Amino acid sequence: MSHTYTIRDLTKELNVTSRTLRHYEDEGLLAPARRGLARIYSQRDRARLTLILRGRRVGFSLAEIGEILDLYDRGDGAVAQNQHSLRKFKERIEALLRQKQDIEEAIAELRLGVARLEHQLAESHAEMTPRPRMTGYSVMPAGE
Amino acid sequence: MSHTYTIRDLTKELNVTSRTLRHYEDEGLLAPARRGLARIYSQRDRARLTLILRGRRVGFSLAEIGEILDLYDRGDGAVAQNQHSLRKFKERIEALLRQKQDIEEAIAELRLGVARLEHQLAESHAEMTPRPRMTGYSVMPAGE
DNA sequence: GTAAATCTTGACGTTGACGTAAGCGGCGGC
DNA sequence: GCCGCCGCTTACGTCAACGTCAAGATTTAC
Repeated sequence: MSHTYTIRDLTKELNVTSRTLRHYEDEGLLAPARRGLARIYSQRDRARLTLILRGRRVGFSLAEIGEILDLYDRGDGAVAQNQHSLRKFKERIEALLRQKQDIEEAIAELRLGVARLEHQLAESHAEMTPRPRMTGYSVMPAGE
Repeated sequence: MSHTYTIRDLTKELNVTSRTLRHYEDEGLLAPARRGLARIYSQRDRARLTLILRGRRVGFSLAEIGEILDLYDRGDGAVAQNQHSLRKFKERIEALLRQKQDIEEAIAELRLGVARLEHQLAESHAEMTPRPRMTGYSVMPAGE
């Protein structure tokens, strides 16, 4: 059974360049089989790749992603080693929760900008009624 | 009134280097006043800086952050210009929502890793009872 | 009033994550 | 049998976001 993929399959499906895949291989994040020289990616390789790409999207460096992948791979180490891994995992989770908080705040801030702009557009649309303009509608603490 | 800050004040409070602040100035993201040669940061500068740093934490490039700051600054442009800004804002929000989704998925994935490790640790702690080991507990689709 | 600390402006260096170009190997189609 | 397309390796290039001197101006401490 066990479906495999060529390098081109993955680049098309996951929207990355072949150079990127080779780079991940150079960095030890992937290790596809070979048929002659050509790379053959397994289901597992593909799964790792999706993890890598998501890791990248959430801001991890390739080195950090490599560490995390190692943590998954090596669940059979000594107890001390696993406790270390556990701590690492939890640190990562904490960092991501903080980052999620940052994102929520950034979204709130941007929505303020949207509200402000929509307000101004509505106002300039009612151009027939020159009432006092609502200006100085700034998100910044009133400067200086 | 209007409190101001020296460059050192801000570096200490926000945990960045002075080089970073000068770099942001070079890139047009900040424009502090001067007293002689020394930079004097206003409340507004500080507010912009916190926005920059949060933008950075959520993965925006300095160029993108610059654009966003411009969007805030220039709410007084022509209607067409503002509609463009509005679209930009909304695009940013969409991107952040996707990113938040990514983060939530990454957190879920990492928690799987944690659960797996805790399971193994509990098992290895019960070392007096050599029952069949729960192995092959992988997050990856069973490879090859 | 002088030394030490802090500020300034260049300007080159570094790191991470690839891009890109050069040159060779294999193979399916006609 | 050769053309064009992938794929491979090697290796230098690039871009963003600062780091890191160097060399001088100025402010602060005593």
